[in-house]
Amino acid sequence: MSLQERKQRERADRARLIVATARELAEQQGWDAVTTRRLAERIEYSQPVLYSHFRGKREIIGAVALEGAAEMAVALRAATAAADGPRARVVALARAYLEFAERNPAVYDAMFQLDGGLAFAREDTPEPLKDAFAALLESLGEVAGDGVHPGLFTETFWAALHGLATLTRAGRLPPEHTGHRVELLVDRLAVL
Amino acid sequence: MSLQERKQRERADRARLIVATARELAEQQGWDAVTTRRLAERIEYSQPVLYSHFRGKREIIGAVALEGAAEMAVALRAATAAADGPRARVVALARAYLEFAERNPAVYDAMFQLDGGLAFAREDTPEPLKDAFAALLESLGEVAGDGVHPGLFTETFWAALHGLATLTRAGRLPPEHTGHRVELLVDRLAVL
DNA sequence: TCGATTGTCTAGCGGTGCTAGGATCGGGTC
DNA sequence: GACCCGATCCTAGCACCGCTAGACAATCGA
Repeated sequence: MSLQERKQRERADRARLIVATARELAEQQGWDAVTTRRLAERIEYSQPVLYSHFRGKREIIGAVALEGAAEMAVALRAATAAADGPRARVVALARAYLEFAERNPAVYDAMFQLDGGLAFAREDTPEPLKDAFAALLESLGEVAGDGVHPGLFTETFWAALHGLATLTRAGRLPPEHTGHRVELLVDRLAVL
Repeated sequence: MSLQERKQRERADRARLIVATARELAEQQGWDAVTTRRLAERIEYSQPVLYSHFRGKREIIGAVALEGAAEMAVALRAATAAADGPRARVVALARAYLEFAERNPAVYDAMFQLDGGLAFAREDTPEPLKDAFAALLESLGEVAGDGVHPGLFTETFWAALHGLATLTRAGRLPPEHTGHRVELLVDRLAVL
């Protein structure tokens, strides 16, 4: 059995290598540069090997998205844990979210801009995605205000952050006053 | 001279035909289906003709985006003009924005998601884009609140709407409670 | 009527995601 | 030790992409 286990382990290692390489390449040169040929060359296997692990490029993007969601959840919880009081927590959350988007643009795209074939906001949504939303909900639920559903408030706040993140990075919004926009968002949306 | 004028007019007509066809095809089957081959076939010319009008596919996307921006500005002003009072105006504006995004998803993508080679938030930004932002500013500036720069407030509000529009359409947000989210956004962000 | 200019097309380049089918290599069995 | 069989991997190729060089035809001015 040990032989089969070793082979399984090696296969899993190679799957992780593919995902890590795709992510690295995407962060370095953008997702357009992540072609199956280049990816295969970087992992030093031929193209068809990719398809023995993933159905296609979309599924590789999805795998990067899941990895990113798990990391984002950790980053958000770390940021809010270090903050005292509801307002400080929400500010820290918003800043951490935008910082994650800025520092990991390719991963952020995989999560929220590209088609990774993942289900969102449903029962069969993958756990890491649910958990990332839960991390938002933990800090935002407490400032939703009376009579406002915490989930709905979280969705709205998240959408606002997402809009800031994407429009800024796409050059649609000048980056200078991001801090002011975030403060405006927190002070107006959150009930403290 | 009349002959040259006729030729120029015919060229301009064909340019418009290309843009209109690209838009139509994108709305019908998505931007992925808008290939230069299919586009050329639909306008009943060969591919190189496209390149005598536009530098490439990106520039065609940009042309669709400009057309869309002009229409959006009209739609937003029409919606706000029919509303009485600041709150009703902002609600009407937000609804009109989201409705435009929902009814013209391909055009919306050309404007804000895809790369159309256009400059945003700069001096050399094309007039239709500036004007669409101005249409937002006209209704949002009056509810920015004391001490808050109208432009910055408009940017923030716009980002929130953009987040709602894109996340909802990409299936990241369930479409059921869009109305509630919009009201939450208006009631919290706008100073009435 | 002839040459030049303009307009358009055919054909092709290097790239893409993806896959069929053959080669190779290893372990298990006689 | 020889053989077979299954797993693993690669070569080669499909249809498509954006884009362009160069041939060809039509039209204009002289």
